[in-house]
Amino acid sequence: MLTRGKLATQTGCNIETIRYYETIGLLPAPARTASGYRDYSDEHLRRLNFIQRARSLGFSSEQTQGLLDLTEAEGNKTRADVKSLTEAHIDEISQKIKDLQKIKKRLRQISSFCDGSEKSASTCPILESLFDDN
Amino acid sequence: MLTRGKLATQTGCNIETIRYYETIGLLPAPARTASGYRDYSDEHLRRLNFIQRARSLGFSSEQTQGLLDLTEAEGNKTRADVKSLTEAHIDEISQKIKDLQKIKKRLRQISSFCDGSEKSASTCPILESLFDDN
DNA sequence: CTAAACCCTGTATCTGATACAGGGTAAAGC
DNA sequence: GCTTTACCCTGTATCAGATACAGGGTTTAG
Repeated sequence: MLTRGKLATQTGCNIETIRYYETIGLLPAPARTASGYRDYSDEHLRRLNFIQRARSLGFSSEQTQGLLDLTEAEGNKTRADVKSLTEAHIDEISQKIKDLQKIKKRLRQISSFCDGSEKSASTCPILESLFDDN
Repeated sequence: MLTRGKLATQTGCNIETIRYYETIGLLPAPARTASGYRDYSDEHLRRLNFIQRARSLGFSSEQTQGLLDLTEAEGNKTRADVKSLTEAHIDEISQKIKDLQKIKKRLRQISSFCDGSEKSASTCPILESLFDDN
């Protein structure tokens, strides 16, 4: 019996957010016990984990739904449709990875510059470069 | 003269959002013309670009502010402080990159499976794996 | 010198997410 | 069994982040 509370604990998701995802259709409505308690399946657990990851990576609910829809591809979509949709997502994700790597690179520079010294950080000249485009 | 509208156009940011970022302190208040128009600097432009990138990568306003603060390190922070803060951010970013790469890998599998065929996508068995953890 | 295009402020609205209130259910401790 | 505590239910309020709109001034193109 996987109740809403247990699902929340296992995924780290806020318990109210689970209900919210159900109302907006992101997480399918689970089975109910005789007394009306929600009873989730392992499928729900996996799906919610994915949703949380996607949201934390900056995908909107709608985009997340789009990614999930790839797994459910209704009969009216051809493989070619799914393929082009998928590749659009791949491009988007590649861009996110690039951006994150840029930021990471800058932060690494900051970190190594600040090595050891106890002097004020305000004298660190590399910090300014965080804004740059490459 | 870099007005709010021009800044919006150049960054792709919604014009109202710019004002919002000013009210929450994420984007510093710019200079004003005699008639009260905002006049932004290149610094604002760079900063807003960074903010947008950070937000699209799933960092909250607060986290984004934290990243920006690294560039402004007030005198009361030692280099050691900045260093540890920076490394925490690096870890977080590394995790985001890993997650994105997982999703990308799955999508690549989907894409290559769906190659060419005009059959219904619903028969694609790989899609299911999108939820898995590795 | 007028009209369109743009800026200002304040406030309302929307989405995504959480919190809370009022009431029923389950289960641990007597 | 019975009570107490922890949990679930629904509906609604709140909050953050962002966006839209209304009413009015400014700039600029014709």
